[in-house]
Amino acid sequence: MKDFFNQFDFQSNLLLSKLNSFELDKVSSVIEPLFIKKGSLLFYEDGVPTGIFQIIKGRAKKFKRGFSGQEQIFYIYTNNDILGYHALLGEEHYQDSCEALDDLEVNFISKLNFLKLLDDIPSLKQAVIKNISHEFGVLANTIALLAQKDQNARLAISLLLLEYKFNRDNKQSKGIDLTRDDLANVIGTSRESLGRSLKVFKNDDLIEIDKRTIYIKDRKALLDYLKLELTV
Amino acid sequence: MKDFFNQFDFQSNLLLSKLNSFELDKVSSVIEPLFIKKGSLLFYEDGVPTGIFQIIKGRAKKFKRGFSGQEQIFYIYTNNDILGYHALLGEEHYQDSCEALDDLEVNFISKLNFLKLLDDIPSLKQAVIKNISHEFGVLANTIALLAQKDQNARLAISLLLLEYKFNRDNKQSKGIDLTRDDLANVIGTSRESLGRSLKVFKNDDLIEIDKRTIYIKDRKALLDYLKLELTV
DNA sequence: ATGTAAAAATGATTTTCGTTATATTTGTAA
DNA sequence: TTACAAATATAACGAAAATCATTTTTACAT
Repeated sequence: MKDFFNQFDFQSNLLLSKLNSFELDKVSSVIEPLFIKKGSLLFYEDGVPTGIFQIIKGRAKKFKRGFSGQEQIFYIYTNNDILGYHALLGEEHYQDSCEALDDLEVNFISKLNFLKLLDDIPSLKQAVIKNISHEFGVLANTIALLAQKDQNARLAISLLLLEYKFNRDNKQSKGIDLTRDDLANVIGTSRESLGRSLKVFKNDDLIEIDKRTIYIKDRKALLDYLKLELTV
Repeated sequence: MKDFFNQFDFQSNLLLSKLNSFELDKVSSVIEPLFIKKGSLLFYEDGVPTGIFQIIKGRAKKFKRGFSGQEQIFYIYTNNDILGYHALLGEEHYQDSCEALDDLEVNFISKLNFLKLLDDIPSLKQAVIKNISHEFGVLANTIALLAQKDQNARLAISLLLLEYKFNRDNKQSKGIDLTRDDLANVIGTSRESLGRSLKVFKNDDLIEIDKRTIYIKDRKALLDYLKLELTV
């Protein structure tokens, strides 16, 4: 099950986990704590990279504007995730935008400091490159999910995945609290159609909805939503 | 227009283009020419990386097996494209599979030799990392395309894109020659539905089909298929 | 050239999904 | 608390796409 989740998880929260205490000190010394208001952008498409972020508390959505200007969310970052290193390593402009879904508490490391860290700590540089490679696979899996599965299956997986990510630190799940627009843009459907799928899940007693927060009641059944289409 | 294509093009054919002749000699010295039969795999998911390939002649599809085991093609490589470096840099197993669509003529560089090249030619290493970052953006665009556009629009873009890639070297287009299965797996639909969309395009005189090869007759109209949905 | 298997095209039917319209609930400020 | 705007839910309809069944075309070996 965890393996399954990892296919859709950037796992950038683990990037620093293999550093020794000496190396961690080096990292700590260049960290600038920052607060970012809900709704504001950490970075935006075509912008010039400024540095990287580690989210201490809160969530952020990564998205690209598609053809009709509609936003396509292709990842949601949560506590401890690190982001923004692609553009730095690639010496490119940002390929996508990132917006705070909550008031964020982040650790920022400026471009200059981060590039120095990479030079000073080869194992970190290697870990970052390795992670980009892993993230590439995650996007490929996402493409397969969107291209091959119907709306209900996409929603089922996404709910499982989001709950997993949103509640890593918590003993007990606090549910999935996203606007319907955001959730629709994750699974690639319209707000109204999303509503219909949610209703089906609710009637089948797979989920429970309080205000807009979604609580999963039957993990197994949601997973079956996926497998049903395997066997039939 | 070219800018538009580049959003969906890995551009790995340009990786060596900025090297000087001295550096190119270094690369040439470790190249092993290879022939790969149509239908056989250059590499496969979870396999151990052996080296990188530059396609001299022919095409290859990169895909992942989705949930029902169905293959999802997320890229098609053509002449001059370089592939296989993600897994080497990341020191990971392959994230995806790659299969020859034609009898291939390739230049192979073994893992060891390639890693040495990267050490010897820092600008090459930088170019490769930069390209991976670019490819990341291409996949994000692909996700937006699949999630937001209907079948006809996806087919229209894909046809334009494939023709562009398949005929880079040719003065005159030789059309798009793919099995219907492969084409359906590119745009994320069923063989039958793909057939129906092709028929619509044919009736509207946007394309011409001879045997299974598709020739584009009206580029502008295909592109409009995309824009129509922008303005309406 | 001929037979055969694979690939492609076509048609009919059902399911899924987008769209439009309207009602209800929720959050927030007065 | 009330009033209002924003977000969400619901229903009904039509369009798009999946699936199943069948025919036609193409590729290939003999």
